[in-house]
Amino acid sequence: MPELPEVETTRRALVPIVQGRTIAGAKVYDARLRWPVPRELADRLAGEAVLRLDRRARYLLLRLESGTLIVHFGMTGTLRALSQPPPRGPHEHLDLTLDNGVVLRYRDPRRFGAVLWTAHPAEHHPLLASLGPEPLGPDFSGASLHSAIHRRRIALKLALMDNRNVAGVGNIYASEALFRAGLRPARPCNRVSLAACERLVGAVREVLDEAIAAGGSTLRDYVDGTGKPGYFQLEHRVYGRRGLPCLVCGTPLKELKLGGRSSCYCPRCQT
DNA sequence: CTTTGCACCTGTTGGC
DNA sequence: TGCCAACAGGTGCAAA
Repeated sequence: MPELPEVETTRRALVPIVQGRTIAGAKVYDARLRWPVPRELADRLAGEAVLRLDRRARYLLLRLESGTLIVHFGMTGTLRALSQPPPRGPHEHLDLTLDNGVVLRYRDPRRFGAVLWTAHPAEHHPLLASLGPEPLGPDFSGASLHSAIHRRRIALKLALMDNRNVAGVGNIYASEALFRAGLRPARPCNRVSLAACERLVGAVREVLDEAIAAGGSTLRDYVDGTGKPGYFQLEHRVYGRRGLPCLVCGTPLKELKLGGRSSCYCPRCQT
């Protein structure tokens, strides 16, 4: 499901539900995610008050009194709040029950996601420690991006999707931002000017803001914390549109593979 | 250090 | 219509 807008949409939907609540219990039905879900998780969480629900890159951070529950959705994960929880369905691996009976249910068919526990500063966890700036935060700028990539030879799109350069931009939004900035996905980083980086940073921010406002992109199974789908897939200009006419100039969109991921672009608008 | 490609896993799709 | 290789929102890691 998730790039940054989908995780953020989930977070916003869940904040009013978990805020001020205490975790009554946890039940792990299948610990086989990307890394095994800690066996002692249920004991750890019971009785813990939820202090905050944050997001860093594509990680959801449930801040509790004695530590942080780190949740990642991989490709197909969702976390939904259920006030009348039905019997567990396929691929539903974990339940967190709040003190008012609401159940947060984690579902992940492909099991690329993760649910991990860490004692206090979650930012020091190995998975979070080397993340680059938040794309919607003040540390991401044309200058920061340019200095991070300008000596590299890899394709610009791969650099955009590298969480060390900017955190949380995946295949959809990298493709969309490159189109809006008029830059080809395969352009070598060392041929991207500071001015182009500034345009690209603006495009990344714009497309992420619009996607969050639209509730994220629902391609197959993404829903937010209350079960609602997103609608930003209707606004995609290049992602998944191979062969279709460019919405700006009408030229058929091309596709290439970068790092094993499909990348659609307009051969006329993007240079 | 940089870059490339694989691995993890299940469900869906496109092309024959 | 049916089958199956290819592909799908991510990312850590090994190898070159």
